[in-house]
Amino acid sequence: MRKENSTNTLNKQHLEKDCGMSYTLTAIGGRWKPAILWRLARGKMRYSELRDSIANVTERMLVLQLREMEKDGLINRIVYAEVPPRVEYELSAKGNSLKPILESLSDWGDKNRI
Amino acid sequence: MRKENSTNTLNKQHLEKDCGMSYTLTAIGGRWKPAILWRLARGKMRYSELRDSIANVTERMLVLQLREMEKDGLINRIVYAEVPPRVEYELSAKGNSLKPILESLSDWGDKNRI
DNA sequence: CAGTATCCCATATGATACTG
DNA sequence: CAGTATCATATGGGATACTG
Repeated sequence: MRKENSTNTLNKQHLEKDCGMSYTLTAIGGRWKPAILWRLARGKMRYSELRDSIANVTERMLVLQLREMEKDGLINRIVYAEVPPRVEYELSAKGNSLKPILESLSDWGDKNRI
Repeated sequence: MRKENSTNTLNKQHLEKDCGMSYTLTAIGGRWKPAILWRLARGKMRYSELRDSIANVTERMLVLQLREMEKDGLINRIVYAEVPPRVEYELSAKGNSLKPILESLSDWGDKNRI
């Protein structure tokens, strides 16, 4: 099934009609999204803090995944008009509503990985 | 970050050490795994029933995703020694323990998709 | 500091045909 | 019926260099 537009951002056309599971998994399931969400669930962070705390992530991928989650409304990007520039990321209200799910995903993983 | 082996089956090396979230998401996050899990959560199904109920899936992808979930211990594959052949798939105990999570993923998706 | 821009490759997925 | 095999393509992701 081909995607109808060029981005990975979510819209109705991407979804199987039978359930919202795929929607949620696409929203949080990118290569670096769990690492990002896990950190932001603990509080607001600067771009450089995210980059430095996530091992092996490239700036390219970090920005791509942040932009997708911003478009999907999971996180807020806050730009301060300062020199040098400062950008902070935080969970939005929508993102915050995911926290119990992130917890249960983490718990299940911790219990069931070999 | 390159994978150390050729399959997508889970092992310790695939995991970020900071959380089990990635483990769970890899286990259930394949292209067709949500559709499969959603159906098996409602009960045992034959291969052909899965194939016919999941729109647009190819046999190749269906089998690949089933095999991965079988390797990861989420589902059982039951082969009956009959002619014509009959194969049924069902959630394992481990797979069943995911059901509350699948539910919450689905609920969140239904509420938050546009 | 917080990003972009290119280039490149591995992997995931798809199309189609065939089979025990 | 329940798959395999083969080939082709799309996409995700990495390396590296550059910039407002």
